[in-house]
Amino acid sequence: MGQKPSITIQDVAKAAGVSVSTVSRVLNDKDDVAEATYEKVQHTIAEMGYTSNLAAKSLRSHRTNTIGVVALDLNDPFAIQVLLGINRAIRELGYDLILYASGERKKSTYAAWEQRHVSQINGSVADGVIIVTPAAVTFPTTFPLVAIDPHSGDTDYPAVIATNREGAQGVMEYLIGLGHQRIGFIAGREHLKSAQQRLRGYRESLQKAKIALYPELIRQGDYRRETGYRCAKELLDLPNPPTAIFAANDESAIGTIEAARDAGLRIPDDLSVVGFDNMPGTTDITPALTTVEQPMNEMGYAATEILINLMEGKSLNDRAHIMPTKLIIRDSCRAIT
Amino acid sequence: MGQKPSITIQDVAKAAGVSVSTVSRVLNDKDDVAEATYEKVQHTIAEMGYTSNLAAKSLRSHRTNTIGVVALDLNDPFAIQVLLGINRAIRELGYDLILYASGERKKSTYAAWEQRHVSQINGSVADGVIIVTPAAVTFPTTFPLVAIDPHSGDTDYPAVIATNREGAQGVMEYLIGLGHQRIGFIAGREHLKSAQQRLRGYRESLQKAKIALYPELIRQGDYRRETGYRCAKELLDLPNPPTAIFAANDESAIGTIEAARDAGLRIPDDLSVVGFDNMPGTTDITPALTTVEQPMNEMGYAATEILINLMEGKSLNDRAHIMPTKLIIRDSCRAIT
DNA sequence: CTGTTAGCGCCTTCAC
DNA sequence: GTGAAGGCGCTAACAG
Repeated sequence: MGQKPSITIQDVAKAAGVSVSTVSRVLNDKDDVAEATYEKVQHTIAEMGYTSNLAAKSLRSHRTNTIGVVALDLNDPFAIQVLLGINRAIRELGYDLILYASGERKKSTYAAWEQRHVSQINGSVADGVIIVTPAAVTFPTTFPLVAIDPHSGDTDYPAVIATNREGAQGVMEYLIGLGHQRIGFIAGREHLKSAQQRLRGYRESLQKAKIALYPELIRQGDYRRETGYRCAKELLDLPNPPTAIFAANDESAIGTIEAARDAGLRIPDDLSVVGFDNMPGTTDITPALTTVEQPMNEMGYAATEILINLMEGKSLNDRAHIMPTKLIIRDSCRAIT
Repeated sequence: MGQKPSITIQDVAKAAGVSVSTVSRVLNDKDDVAEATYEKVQHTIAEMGYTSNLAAKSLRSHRTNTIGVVALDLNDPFAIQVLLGINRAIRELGYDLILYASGERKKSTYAAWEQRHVSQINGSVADGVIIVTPAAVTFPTTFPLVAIDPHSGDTDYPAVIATNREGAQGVMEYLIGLGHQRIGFIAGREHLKSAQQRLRGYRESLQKAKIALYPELIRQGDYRRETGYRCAKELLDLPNPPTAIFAANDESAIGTIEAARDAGLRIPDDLSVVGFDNMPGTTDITPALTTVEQPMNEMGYAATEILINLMEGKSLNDRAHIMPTKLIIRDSCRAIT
């Protein structure tokens, strides 16, 4: 690491002929600095191209003005969308954003990785963290933390989540209204509350419509496209395949469409498909995907707001912040004739 | 910020009945620690749920084992793809990733924002940084830095870039071979080398084919979809509109397709469209987009490798790392009859 | 093998 | 209004 030592506050002080404390004062916009000194220091700072050392600063001041985000897998479009919402929020609210990713490969160590990073970030380079679709149930930190699309179970952090169950029910009513009786379901990441609630919506709607639930029509996916493909294939290979497939998210739905295509089926003529999330791009695919809109961007935004409130010591009304979903009907479904 | 003070290395030391240096040793896996002490310390660490303070650590050790990425606008799919490549690299090479984004709104301050963050990150929370499509020409840092898709002009940092000119030429030869003579061009972000090289390829191919270059057929875009839409609209409103439009990237091409559709034109029957980048999703749109593949993921990977070499003090062979492009012919073009 | 001693760069009382 | 001194949590010599 043979870099030239970067220039410090000391160098600036010397060059400006003042003490480090004075430089620090102008750096932090303290009021009790003489106009003239302020100008002079400001000038030398610019001249020398000085920027303060983030590490030293936060070590001392215990405040960084940046919020952390930990997202295990950036490969996930959901995470990306949420990130864009967070990005929008910090911009408006005057914070910086620091994202940690490391893409642990082994599923078994996901939770440990998350925990390590959350506590590492907190109190050092960020004042609080947002964690996207966490694998861990609990986090060893005394700092503000909010989850987006949380883990199921008895978590101890506030969370932002959509009305997944209701969204799924909307889909099922629509499909059933179209005359479908054999409806396949590709479930999402097993331990996420969202996935469980969507499955629950599927089940309850079936029951409500007095349609028998066939376990073989439910496949365990994980929100990823490849898995969606595999699950759909299994479903379509069934002796008595479904006439419609409800995939727990758009990625899985796209995998489903690919599988159907590879099996020589036309959509929606031979098979109806519904997704969940309303990812950008789902309009562009052929046929345009019927799906459930989940306000991912807004979820990121809301989480940021909540986190900032927490950081400022305010307490929140509810542990869970619920965001609405909405059925978006496009061209991937068709009535049974 | 009324958090409980987080537990420090001192607390651990006291609890384990050793000195802080010993704790530090086991933390950093130094070899000269007695088996028994190691165990004991490790145990109390786990028990107390201690994690080291990142800021303090890097302040002292001048080494963070993480690489920084600054990307101004996460809204850019190119940046996202690159990020995925970087993510893959750090995973394999054993580094962590820290992304800075802040989405400055005013174009005029882009460069300043980038510069501020680059120098703030470097030497404090990261050992080097990758900057994606920089707006700044120069950076005030003595730390390793590499750019992806750099700014044009006399930059002083190493860069990873694709064969943009050749890629554009490939498109033009294809289009001309199809019989097109009036070919519109929607240019990319003005100051990026990539944009300039693509434009250059467009020009040179025209010249080589002895086709006159009409300035009104060239529009200044900026790689964004909305701008692509607007430019395409202008092109199509021309008294003598082009029969084909070559957009400098896929986003612009999608904007173009939307504009054509809104103008009641069918693609490829009434208008041929070509993009650049081969973004995921361009297969799914209708018609599937003919485009140029740019190995974005690999570019991110390569930049990471280069950066790590730099961090380890190795010198590189070339300032520019060139990545190949490849024409991908799909369904958005048609021969003139 | 382990403890003691210096700081890393910065901010913050406290004097002047 | 400004400087001097102490310490944030940690690592890296240096002794023992």
